[in-house]
Amino acid sequence: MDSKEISQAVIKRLPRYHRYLGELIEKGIERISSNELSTRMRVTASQIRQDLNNFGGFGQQGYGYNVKFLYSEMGKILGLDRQHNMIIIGSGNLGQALANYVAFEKKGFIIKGLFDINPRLEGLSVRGIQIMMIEELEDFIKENNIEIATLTIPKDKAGDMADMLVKYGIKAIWNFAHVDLQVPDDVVVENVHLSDSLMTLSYKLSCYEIENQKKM
Amino acid sequence: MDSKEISQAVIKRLPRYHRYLGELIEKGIERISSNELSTRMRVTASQIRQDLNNFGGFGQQGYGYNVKFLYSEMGKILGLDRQHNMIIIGSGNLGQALANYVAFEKKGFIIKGLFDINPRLEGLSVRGIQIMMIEELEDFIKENNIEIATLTIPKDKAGDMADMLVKYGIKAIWNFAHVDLQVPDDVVVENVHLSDSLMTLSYKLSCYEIENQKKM
DNA sequence: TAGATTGTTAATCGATTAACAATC
DNA sequence: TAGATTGTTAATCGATTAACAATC
Repeated sequence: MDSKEISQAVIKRLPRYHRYLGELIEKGIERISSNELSTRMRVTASQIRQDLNNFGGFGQQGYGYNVKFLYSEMGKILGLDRQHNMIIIGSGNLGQALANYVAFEKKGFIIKGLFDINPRLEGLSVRGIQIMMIEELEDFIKENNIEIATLTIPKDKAGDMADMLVKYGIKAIWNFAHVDLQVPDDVVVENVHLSDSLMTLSYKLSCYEIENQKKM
Repeated sequence: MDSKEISQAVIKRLPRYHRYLGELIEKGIERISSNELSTRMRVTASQIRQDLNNFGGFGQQGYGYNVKFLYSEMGKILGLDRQHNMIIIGSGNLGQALANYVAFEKKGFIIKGLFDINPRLEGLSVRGIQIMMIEELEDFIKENNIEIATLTIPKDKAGDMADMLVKYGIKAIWNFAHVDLQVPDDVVVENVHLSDSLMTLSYKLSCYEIENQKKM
């Protein structure tokens, strides 16, 4: 479990397993084989078994996997068995939209505060979460045991803000700004580059249009 | 260019190339070698050359790549050389946040309309874009030549909505709902699963914490 | 026990990196 | 021309799939 490095490809698949297992629980399904799950998820059974066995043997020969148990184990692997305190830097439309999204809270990601540089937003609150000024950031992080900072600010300010957050002890940055952040090795970054995603969609769309032109 | 399939891994890297090239233009840099670009982007020069050569020979031996030319070619590949008409289904916080985001417009993605089922939103508008009811959807798609539909609705409604959109002729779905959509082969889907992204971050964070515990 | 299905090793496939001839 | 750097082939590396012995 600790000797071999888990590949990025596997890591990216973990939340999807967790989601499907959650849906199985909702449907009242108690056990599942890798084969049955592979049909539902449209991946190979082999891949499922390989992926899971990176973390341990959760199944039982001749039986399959106990859905609730596997769900809970996957949750532990993903760190959902404990609370993560978050802040959102940038209280514009996107920042407020994320603050309003209660599904994160259910998974243990608690949004403790919103921050902005715009003084007109000071004192306002979103779903009971106060918008504060950047000056209060350092104290707030330390006093509230904040682990994760969400960056929903313009790209030209994201680099400096990331440096500041690292200095204040933040260990994880969920980055919505359209730049690649440079942070020390012990700080993790997960990017959500919406423009990139939209361009990828556009690329795929263009491919199909070219194909269709050929057929005509 | 049309015989070999482009791998998913390459496709996902294209927007990043485009972004870096745009930044080079802003900095006034006119030519760049794969080697210099590889240093900036922290990937291998070999990968850059391989990736680009999937689409054609954009460089020149002994010279490198002309930044403006390559940027423009990458834009064409990504379909940014023409306008894409979009709608947003689900005018809650996230839908409105996306509607307010002007960077998409600059890349040719024009948000033509917002939709919702909540009658209290009817007639409201975001950045001059009207919120309409689902009943108007079919006509609107056809009359406004809509290609892309953005789904920012709850997951339990996303499947049915995707079916409806396909029926109305939508060819691309940008899916923010936390489900995997089943669509015909000629419809492309790009998922933005925010919860998955956050869980991935949480996983990476947990890994580091376990490492640090070991050192103590 | 017999049947089912895992965990795991081996084989295959694909993606990345290295090397170098082509060429500007 | 000499130097630089691409485009492209070959080598390596890693990820996925297949196969099957272990075992419930």
